[in-house]
Amino acid sequence: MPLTERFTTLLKNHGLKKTPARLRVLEILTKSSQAIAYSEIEHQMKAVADRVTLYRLLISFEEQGLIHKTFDHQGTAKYALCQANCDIHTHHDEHVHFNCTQCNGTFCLDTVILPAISLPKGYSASSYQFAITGICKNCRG
Amino acid sequence: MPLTERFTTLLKNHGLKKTPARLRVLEILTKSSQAIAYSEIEHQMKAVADRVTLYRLLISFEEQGLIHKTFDHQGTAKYALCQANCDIHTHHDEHVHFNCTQCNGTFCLDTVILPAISLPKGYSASSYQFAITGICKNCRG
DNA sequence: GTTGCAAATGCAACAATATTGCATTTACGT
DNA sequence: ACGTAAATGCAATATTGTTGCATTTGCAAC
Ligand SMILES: [Mn+2]
Ligand SMILES: [Mn+2]
Ligand SMILES: [Zn+2]
Ligand SMILES: [Zn+2]
Repeated sequence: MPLTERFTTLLKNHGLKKTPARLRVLEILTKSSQAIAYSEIEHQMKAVADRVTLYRLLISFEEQGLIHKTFDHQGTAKYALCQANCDIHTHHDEHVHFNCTQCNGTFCLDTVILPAISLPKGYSASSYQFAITGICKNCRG
Repeated sequence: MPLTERFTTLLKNHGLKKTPARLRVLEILTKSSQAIAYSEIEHQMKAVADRVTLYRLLISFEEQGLIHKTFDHQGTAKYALCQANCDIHTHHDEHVHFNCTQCNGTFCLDTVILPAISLPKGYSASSYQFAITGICKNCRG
């Protein structure tokens, strides 16, 4: 299935209107092998949309389960497409994120298995975020 | 040992000069049961120091291993005293952080045991950040 | 206790990130 | 083709964090 067609159904399935800005963001995120920062997305947008539109679009995408957001070791927000079938109610893509201190890249590690954690009494968990900081495979000599 | 005296040795041991702003920050962090945000520290400082001084002071403290920094579920930086004997070279206090979605509190959970994680080939880890999001013990009905 | 100097601070300016209100435009079901 | 809710653009504002530089201060050596 061609990309544009996939994006069209994706947007429709999540109750979002098809607009040039949204298609462009989906394209950018699809072609990226990493989670990417707002500034990088804006850069690649090449003025397809206003900054505010981009922010609001990312919020919608996250709310509707098209993308997820993670903060890297420096606190920078990074966005990536959801792999699983996430929707407005639940994100199903809890996975490890790897942050490289050399290239500042953020990778979604879907293959790593998250071990169970037992919390102290009184706390109730709704989601987990596991991040690992180090050197990524691209940056190794 | 009285607080001020403890702070004095703490600063000296880490090669930092004793100043009113630094003593105040140590006091604020000592008295807090949670990791707290820059804005909260600034608020409690009551104009003991300039904003820039506070930022620079926090950077020094972190570099020298007096405090550690974590990002909550909203990406807000939160600071807390190091429990272990951390220094300029290594932080020894890798523990789970709990972020409450109701009060926005961030708790250092020193008792929770971090399970081992095996990474895919090519990645090498230097540190881990495990955060749990949910409802804290104070916010439960 | 005086001195010297690196460290720490204050102030101004700047940069990045993010949000809000409101008028205008657009997508899309009918 | 039309009507309307959703999406966008623009201006203004807020928060967070950084940088350069002049001044002050802590503290070790004398
Ligand atoms: Mn991810
Ligand atoms: Mn902590
Ligand atoms: Zn890398
Ligand atoms: Zn709470």
